[in-house]
Amino acid sequence: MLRLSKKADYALMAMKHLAQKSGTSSTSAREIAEQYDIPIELMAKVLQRLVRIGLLVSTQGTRGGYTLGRQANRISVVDVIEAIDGPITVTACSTKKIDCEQFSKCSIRDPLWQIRERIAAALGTVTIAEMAVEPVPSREPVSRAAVLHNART
Amino acid sequence: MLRLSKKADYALMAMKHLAQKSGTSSTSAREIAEQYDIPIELMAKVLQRLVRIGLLVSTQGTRGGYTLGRQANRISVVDVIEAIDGPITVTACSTKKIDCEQFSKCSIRDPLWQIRERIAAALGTVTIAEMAVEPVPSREPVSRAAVLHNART
DNA sequence: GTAAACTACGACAACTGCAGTCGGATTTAG
DNA sequence: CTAAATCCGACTGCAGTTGTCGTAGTTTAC
Repeated sequence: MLRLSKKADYALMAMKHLAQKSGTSSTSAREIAEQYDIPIELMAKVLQRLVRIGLLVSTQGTRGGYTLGRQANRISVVDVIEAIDGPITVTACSTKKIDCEQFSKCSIRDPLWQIRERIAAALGTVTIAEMAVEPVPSREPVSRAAVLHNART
Repeated sequence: MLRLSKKADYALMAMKHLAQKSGTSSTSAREIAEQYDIPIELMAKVLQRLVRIGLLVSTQGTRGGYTLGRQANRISVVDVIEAIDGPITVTACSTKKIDCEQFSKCSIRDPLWQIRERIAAALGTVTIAEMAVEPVPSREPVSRAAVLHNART
């Protein structure tokens, strides 16, 4: 396990997409959703949550859409994940130090808490900007990257 | 999210417990289960899986039970988690490099793969032995630790 | 040699949370 | 005013996890 939800996946895709389009006018939920085969209304819901947290800025109305709320290099992966899925918790009972009183016998809270910190730190050091950089096709032959190019101009 | 399953929790508790009791004769599933309020049969199932992987050794019969399969400092947290929940996968489609062909549009596989590696590395550096060390009450006042002491003699 | 205590295993029921859908309200450009 | 967007909450269906049960096999104690 240790898997993140699809919504979080979608959120990361959208953030990366918007990061690569920064500078352009805002992008609609529909446009992003269609490009990645995501149900439009689900994509919209995800984006709205990102707005509420402040990671995105929305403009309503006909030509509306979404834009990054701050610079891509100031948004970390953990920001996005926690915006969607809530704070990262390795165990069921951990958000607060005073978790399940019943499980005072738990005995592994402290070690797991440390682990949580390490994971959060790992996620915190990766920014959306880094994700948005096209991976220089150093190892892979160019073929795959070329196919994926969606330069629609 | 990014939460690990309860079975994995139980497994870690059991491993820690056994690590602290290493040297003693084997410990039964019932004994561990009762101490942590875990359903006995579920605990047994978890322990059996750990045996199959080789992290534990079992002895059958009346005075039977479980013992660590190797030294506690040679068992990492990631070993235990993967024994129970299978390989750590941050995304739904990631185990193989060739994941969902349909999602060739995914665009975040590579970044997430790197993140997965980091998480796995973080979990790999923590051993059961480290978890089993009683946390020296350096910061916390002794009170809490004292309460939790279950020296039943 | 029989009963008790334990591991071993698989199949099944119950529950929980996520994924996705629907309906409706609000805003804005043309 | 209409079309195209964002916004928001509530609802359903599905899937995976949790937990239970029954049964078989093994070792020890008496």
